[in-house]
Amino acid sequence: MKKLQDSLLLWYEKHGRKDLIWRNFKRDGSQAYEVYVSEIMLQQTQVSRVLKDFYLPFLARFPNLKELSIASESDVLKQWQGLGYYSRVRNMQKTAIICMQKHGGNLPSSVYELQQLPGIGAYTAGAVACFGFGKSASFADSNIRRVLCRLFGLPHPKNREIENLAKMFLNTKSSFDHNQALLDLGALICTSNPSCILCPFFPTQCAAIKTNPRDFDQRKKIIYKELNIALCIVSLPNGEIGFIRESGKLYAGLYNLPKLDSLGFIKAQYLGSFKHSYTKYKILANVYTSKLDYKNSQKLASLGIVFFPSDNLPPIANLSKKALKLTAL
DNA sequence: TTCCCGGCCG
DNA sequence: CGGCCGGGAA
Repeated sequence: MKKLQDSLLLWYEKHGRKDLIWRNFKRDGSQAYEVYVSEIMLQQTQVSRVLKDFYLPFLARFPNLKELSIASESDVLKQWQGLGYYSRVRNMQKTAIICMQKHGGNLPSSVYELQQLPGIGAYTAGAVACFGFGKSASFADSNIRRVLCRLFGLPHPKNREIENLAKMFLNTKSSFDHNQALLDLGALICTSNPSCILCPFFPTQCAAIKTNPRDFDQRKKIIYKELNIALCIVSLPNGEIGFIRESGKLYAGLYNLPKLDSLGFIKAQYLGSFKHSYTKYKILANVYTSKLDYKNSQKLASLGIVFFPSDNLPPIANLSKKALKLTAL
């Protein structure tokens, strides 16, 4: 076990992504918020994308829990616009409010208390405790899970088994580097199509290499469904554009262009089409435009359409952003 | 162009 | 266990 841990740390020392911003904060809890923000963003999003447009701008606008807790929902969603899974940031604001009320304006440091907060599950609670507070916690996201499955030779483990494995394998003397190393190994080398030659456990220490690493911890296959939709860009004489606020779970709180068939029989002109996708849906979106007079706009307002000037738009889902881009071409 | 990737919640 | 998002790799 000790030998495996040492191999891992040695590899991380040479090849780990040690320059990532959130790996170089203080580990005494004083920058736990910055770590927390990174972990939430990284939950379903690639490192490169988080870094490119979102992480630092979000911290600049909401530098601490207090600022996040008092912001308007619209400001919060705008800062997250385009990143997807918008309930993540709505939960972050709920968490910020709870922390202001119950934890003296700070994130709690224990895994248990962290996990009570909205949007924080087993993985994120462990990661924030370890990476933000320097605690010796073990946890597993799907990268770590894949690494452990292969290393210890468990083809189809239950969550409980993986958690026990992570705990047993944890290097309590270097938990920060140990966990970051596992994350990097899973993201860079031990991928679904692994580069075993480059792995610190190759060729003798990894159980899976004796058979076939691809047989371990296979993802469930997603059945995609195709969906055709028709969006309509309705504009007023003054140039304002009509949107509808989403109230369901999909795009909750964001605005989208209205669907053409929700507008009744209005005159609309075909503009173009594009492809988009979310969850299991592959969407072909046809886009129409319609210029309204003020009388017609009253009717649309009664259907829940809200008009915004193009220089002061609400938070808009990428689906509708793509449609609006067609007008610029 | 198609396929793949991911943590939390109800 | 199915729903949630979008980009980028293949």
